[in-house]
Amino acid sequence: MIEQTLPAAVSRSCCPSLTMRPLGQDDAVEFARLLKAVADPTRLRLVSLVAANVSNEACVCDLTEPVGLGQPTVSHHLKILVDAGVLDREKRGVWSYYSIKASTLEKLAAFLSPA
Amino acid sequence: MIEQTLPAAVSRSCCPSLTMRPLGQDDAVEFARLLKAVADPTRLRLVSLVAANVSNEACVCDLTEPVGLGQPTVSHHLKILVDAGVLDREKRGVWSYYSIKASTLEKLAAFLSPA
DNA sequence: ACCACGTATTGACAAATGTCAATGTCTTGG
DNA sequence: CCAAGACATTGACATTTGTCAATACGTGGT
Repeated sequence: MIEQTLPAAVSRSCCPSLTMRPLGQDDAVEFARLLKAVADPTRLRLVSLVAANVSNEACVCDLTEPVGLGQPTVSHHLKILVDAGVLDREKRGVWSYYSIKASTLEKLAAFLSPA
Repeated sequence: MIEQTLPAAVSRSCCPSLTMRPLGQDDAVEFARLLKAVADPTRLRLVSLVAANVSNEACVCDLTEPVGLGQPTVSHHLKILVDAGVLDREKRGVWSYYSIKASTLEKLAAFLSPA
């Protein structure tokens, strides 16, 4: 049986779009989680600060002062961003270096783009 | 005095980008509000349902059943989307017709796009 | 004028969220 | 091995958020 129908979830999950395709419940939940991770002024500034740094990475100590929040709070926000796939974390020695995960932002931008 | 320097706020607010430019506090707050409006599974599905309808508009009565929530709750979500500029509302008779405001989604997608 | 119906608003409440203080974990230097 | 430093985790608390029930508002038909 070579002609096998694909599971419905596969075709539904293919390049989901907010306005160009009917959005399934699963995709809605997934993208809502991703959007929630970015839907905070502090986290937006953290992402921007990471992107603005030379070599496109930053440690927590670089970020605490610019956003004016305590270290635990900044770590908490960074964890949310890493869990959502917006940032990558790499531990080198004592420091944790955070960098932008461009593919996730691309996915998000493509999802929202109405064109 | 023809050569007039533009207010700093103007140049900072020009085509803000999450990863390509340092993000000011005001832009961070503004985009966080916009993202919050979309960062909910129900509201994502509402936007998708509106976009999927013929003539690209829908009234509340079209939306309550698909999302499985009460009419006041759906109205509440739609208000949030309208306030954020994601949807437009047009009252015709007894019905309120909601439609996609593409320019806002474009702005969001451009803001998030890392390219 | 009244009634029916579609929508919006209000009030209430449980759940989630953002922040901090305190503490825990792990790596490096001496 | 110990101390210091960088980061993560936990617990607590006020604020915000998503939902519903009840009610108010506005329009069209009879």
